[in-house]
Parts: sequence; structure tokens; C-alpha cells
Amino acid sequence: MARADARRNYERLLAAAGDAFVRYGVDASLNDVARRAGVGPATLYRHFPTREALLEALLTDRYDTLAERARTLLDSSSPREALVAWLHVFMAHVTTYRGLATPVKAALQDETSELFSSCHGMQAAWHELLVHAQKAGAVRADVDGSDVLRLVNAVAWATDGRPDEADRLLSLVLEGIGAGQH
Amino acid sequence: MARADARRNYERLLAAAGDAFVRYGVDASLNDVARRAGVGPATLYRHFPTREALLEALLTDRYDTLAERARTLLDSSSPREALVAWLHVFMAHVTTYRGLATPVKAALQDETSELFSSCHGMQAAWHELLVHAQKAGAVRADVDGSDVLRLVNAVAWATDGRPDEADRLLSLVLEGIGAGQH
DNA sequence: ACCTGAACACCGTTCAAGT
DNA sequence: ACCTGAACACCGTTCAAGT
Repeated sequence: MARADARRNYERLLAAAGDAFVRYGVDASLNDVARRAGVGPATLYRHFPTREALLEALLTDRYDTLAERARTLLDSSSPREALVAWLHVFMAHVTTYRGLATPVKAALQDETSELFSSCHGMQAAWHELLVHAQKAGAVRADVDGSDVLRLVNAVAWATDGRPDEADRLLSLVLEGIGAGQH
Repeated sequence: MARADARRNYERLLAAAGDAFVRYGVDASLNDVARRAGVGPATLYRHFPTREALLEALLTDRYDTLAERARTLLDSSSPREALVAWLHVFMAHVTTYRGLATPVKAALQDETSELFSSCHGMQAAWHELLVHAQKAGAVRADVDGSDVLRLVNAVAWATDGRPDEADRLLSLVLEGIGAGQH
């Protein structure tokens, strides 16, 4: 049973980490996070053994939201529009913290990544969305969903969240999977 | 006029940095580079004020080679094949050191990057290659060369040089610019 | 059961002092 | 004109010692 102070430290650390990641990106100093939380460094490591553990705690429910969003779009729009809209939302997610694309890359392909399982539901929902679009003939049948997701993540990395460039590169990718506007 | 020992230190530092980047990637410790070169840290900073200066010295002639390669391919192959072949060579370049994609990203879009000017000739040659392919109808006329290069660099980043995945993602990009196999 | 903060080995970078 | 290596402020991470 967790002590009250332990629980409080956990919350404070999470809040401080969120702040620091927003300000300085994913590589923000962990000692600084602990300082902001008013806690010793070792306390941070006790609650979150790795930087990825911190990210996981911060992002898990966002991945749930992304999965839900995919399912909502599935019945609400045309298959192509749904897919395009969701990929935009996904890119916005990767832009949450500077440097987030790198851990996301790991999450998308490395089973040992701590974010790997947090992503699983989202990936499943994304695959449904893709298959739906493929069955409607809006996307080529031979493209692999994981490939697309990793490529879109790479676009987010390459454009650093600059919206116009992100949109241009994303259009190229969409064209590549056969989902371009005609 | 440079002293003999200064010149020798310069060469040693360059060699040590090349070694270290190959082993540990672009983020290798600069103190360690100096140690390997048998030189004090300040001597490294005197010759190469920044890590990017080191990269520039190591890569400049490779960019010249890449430019030359583009011009060679221009008359030797079909426009489409030439373009595809060169992009593969470019991706291989980005894989020279682990983590190189990040400075390359800067070089391709940030004028303040020290690699920016080193890249200029290569970019010009690449644009020629692209225009050639576009005139031949092998690539869509509305795609921007810089966009493509940045996207391909992003593919190199996303695949970490794993050849099969790199090829799959690159195919998607090629399809996106209208240069896929039909 | 949990927290503390001093400590370790490292990093990038700069300094006064040397030759 | 160039080099030295000690030094600074930082980093991630772990420790024995506390309550």
C-alpha cells in the first residue's frame, strides 16, 4: 500500500516532468525535474527508473485517446478522409514534446521500448483504419501499416512541427500510399 | 603560416574524430576524441570550435563526391534509374555515422548550420538530376527537390540503416513523387 | 517503506599559465 | 603562435544514512 507522501511525490514528479519536457524537450535534465518537484534525484529514480518510464506515464492515456479517435473516424468520414485526418492527429501528438519522435520511433519498432506496449492499442486501431481505407480502394493494398506510421513519424521529426512543411511532406507520403487527392 | 605541430594536431584530431564517430556515432565525447588524438581539450576547440566544424571537415569531400556522382548518373542511365540510384547513395551517406541524420537535417534547411554550404554543390547537382527526371516525365512536375531530400534523410533516420526497411520506406517515397516502378 | 542529499564518473567548455 | 591540463558547471545515476 503506497504511502501518502509517496503518492504525492509521484504526482509532483509527473507534473514537473511534463513541464520540463514541454519547455526543454524530451532530453530535459532529470536532476532538474527532481529539483522542480522538490524531491531528491534518487526519489525520481525510485518512481521512474528510466526516462522512458516517465514518458510512458505521461503518454499512455494519450495513446488511448489516439486509438479512440481512430475508431471514431472509422464511421464518421470517408475512408480516405478519416485516414488523412488521423495521421494529422498522430503527427500533432509526436510534436507534443521536442525530440519525442525519437522515443516514438523506438516505440513503433522496438519491443524492448517501454512505450511499445502503450502504443499497441493505438497501432491496432490505426491498422483497422488503414484496412478500411484499403478495402474502399482509397489506399494501395500492398502498403504496410507500420511502415506508414514510421514514415509519418519521420516526417514529424524532419519538419519539427513546422505546419506547412509537415503538410507538404505528408502529402508526398499520402501520394506514395495511393491516398493523394486527385 | 601554420606551425608543423599545429598541422599535425589537426590531422590527428580529424582521424580520432572519424574513428570515434564510426564507433559511437555523431555524439561521441569530444574530450575522448582529444584524448585519442593525444591532445588537450582546448586544442581540439582551437582547431574545431564546434562539433559541426569537425563534421564539416570530415564530410566536405564526401559531398563533392556525391555531387559528382549525380552528374555521372545524369548521362549514364535512364532518368528514373539515375534518380533512384543516387537517392540510395545519399541514404548510404547518411548512414556513415550513427546519428548523422540529425546534422544532415540541419544542413538541408538551416542556413546557420556549418554543413549548409558544404552541402550546396550536392544539392545543386541533385536538383539537376531531379529536373532531368521531371522533364522526362519520370517524376511529377510539382515536387520540390529539397522536400524530397529531407524526406529521404528522414527515411534514413527512421530505419537506422537497416537495408530492407530502408528500401521499403524509400519505395513509398518514390511512389509518392511518381517515380515508382509500374 | 520511503526519502535524503552527498557522491561518483562523466560531459562540454574555458581558463591562466606555459613554451 | 600554439599548446597544456586544471578547472567550472553540469549531467545521469547510485550510495549509505536517515525517518
